[in-house]
Amino acid sequence: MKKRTFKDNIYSGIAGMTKAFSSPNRLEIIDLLANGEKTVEQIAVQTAITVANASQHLQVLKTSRLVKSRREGTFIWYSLNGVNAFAAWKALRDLALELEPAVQATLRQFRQEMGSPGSVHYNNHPANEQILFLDVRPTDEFAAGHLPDARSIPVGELSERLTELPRDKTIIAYCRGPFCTYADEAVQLLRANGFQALRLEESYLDLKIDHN
Amino acid sequence: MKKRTFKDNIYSGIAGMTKAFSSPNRLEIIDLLANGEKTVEQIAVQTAITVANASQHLQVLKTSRLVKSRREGTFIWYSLNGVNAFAAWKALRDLALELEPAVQATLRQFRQEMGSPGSVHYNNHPANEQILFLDVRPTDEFAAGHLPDARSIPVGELSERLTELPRDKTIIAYCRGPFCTYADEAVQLLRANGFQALRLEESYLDLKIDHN
DNA sequence: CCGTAATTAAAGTATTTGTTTGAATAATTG
DNA sequence: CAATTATTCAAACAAATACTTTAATTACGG
Repeated sequence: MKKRTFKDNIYSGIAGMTKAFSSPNRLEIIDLLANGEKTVEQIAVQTAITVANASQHLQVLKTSRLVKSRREGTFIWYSLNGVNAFAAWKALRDLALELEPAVQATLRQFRQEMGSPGSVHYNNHPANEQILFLDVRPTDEFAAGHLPDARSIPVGELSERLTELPRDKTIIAYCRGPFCTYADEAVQLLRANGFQALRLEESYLDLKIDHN
Repeated sequence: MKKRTFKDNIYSGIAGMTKAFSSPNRLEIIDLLANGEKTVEQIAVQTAITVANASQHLQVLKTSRLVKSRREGTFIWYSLNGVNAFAAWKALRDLALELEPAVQATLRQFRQEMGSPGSVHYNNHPANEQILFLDVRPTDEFAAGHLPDARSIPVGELSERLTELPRDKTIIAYCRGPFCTYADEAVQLLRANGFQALRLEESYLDLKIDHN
């Protein structure tokens, strides 16, 4: 094999895999699946596309091996194929957050419109008994992995379950990642009800991959 | 801003940046620039494309902020724009090496045809005085950063400079990364001349990014 | 003003991409 | 086995891009 052929083959192969990452809908699906397996319809609902379209995108992701699937009855459950797939998504995400002004601006503006709740990074949160980590993702995602000592209340149930939460602690809510709005909604609701609440910048997955 | 608008904007923004990564030629340019700044003509020669074509790809990379440039006289020197750009490339590269059989097979086959020199990972190299790390990249890339205690002999000069190398040590050659052939060529040459020689799997950049 | 380095506009060619529609498949249930 | 549910798939459509080359142009230095 010639040196040039070798390089052409290698870089073409990687570029082929990279193409699976370069569609907005597919990125949203990857971001979603990182938090736990989902059926096609769940994916379609969450990303606001049709089931058929979601299925098409999932075939692309499956062909490039970024996701895998298993059948259970009439359902097919999709999930990310390994931690490296999440690592690549995270690298691209963080790169865009660093270098792409449009992405930065959109995030800043949205947070501001949500009332700019204020946020903490995990690495410098006050490590005492005055705080409570609240996981506001669906319970199955919590079950698939969560922060140590976090409590689980899905954002949809939060308004009816406020009595479960302590009023003498600062509640630090987290969800799927920087583009998930659940934590913002939770903090907004908690503050409206007199709680001390903040958003955690990192998701469980971000922390897991950093501190491996 | 509606939740859906927010997500659409965010994922579109990231996908836009990701598209810069999804061309074989651009990936090769990124891989090259990671090791140090280069002029347009150097890039064109190394990647075996025309200067005009290289320039076109560089504009794409510059627009998406993956590379930056500075002028020096009539030359324009391009380089990667920050360590996160390299981190994203590395993540995509490692993902393909893990999941894409075509990439794995091409690499395996090429190494085999080069005489399958044998290789070591940095993390389990014998840490004693019986080894010598040899950086076979161009001197300017060595100057931009290299392994501690590594010696620099560009692969093109190696055959004339064999007398500089000790015969009582195992020589561990490294270059730009897994798809760079310089180290393979160096090991081949060294072995043909009776030296003990191995290829280091990691590049300087891989080790630099891992260990902090 | 000439030479070198690089960019750019334009043109051409080819390919691809995302989505929808409607039919088909696959497993479960009654 | 028929009906139901979840999903896939083939086909088609409509845009949109992507890559490369050519030739003219800009930018700088001497």
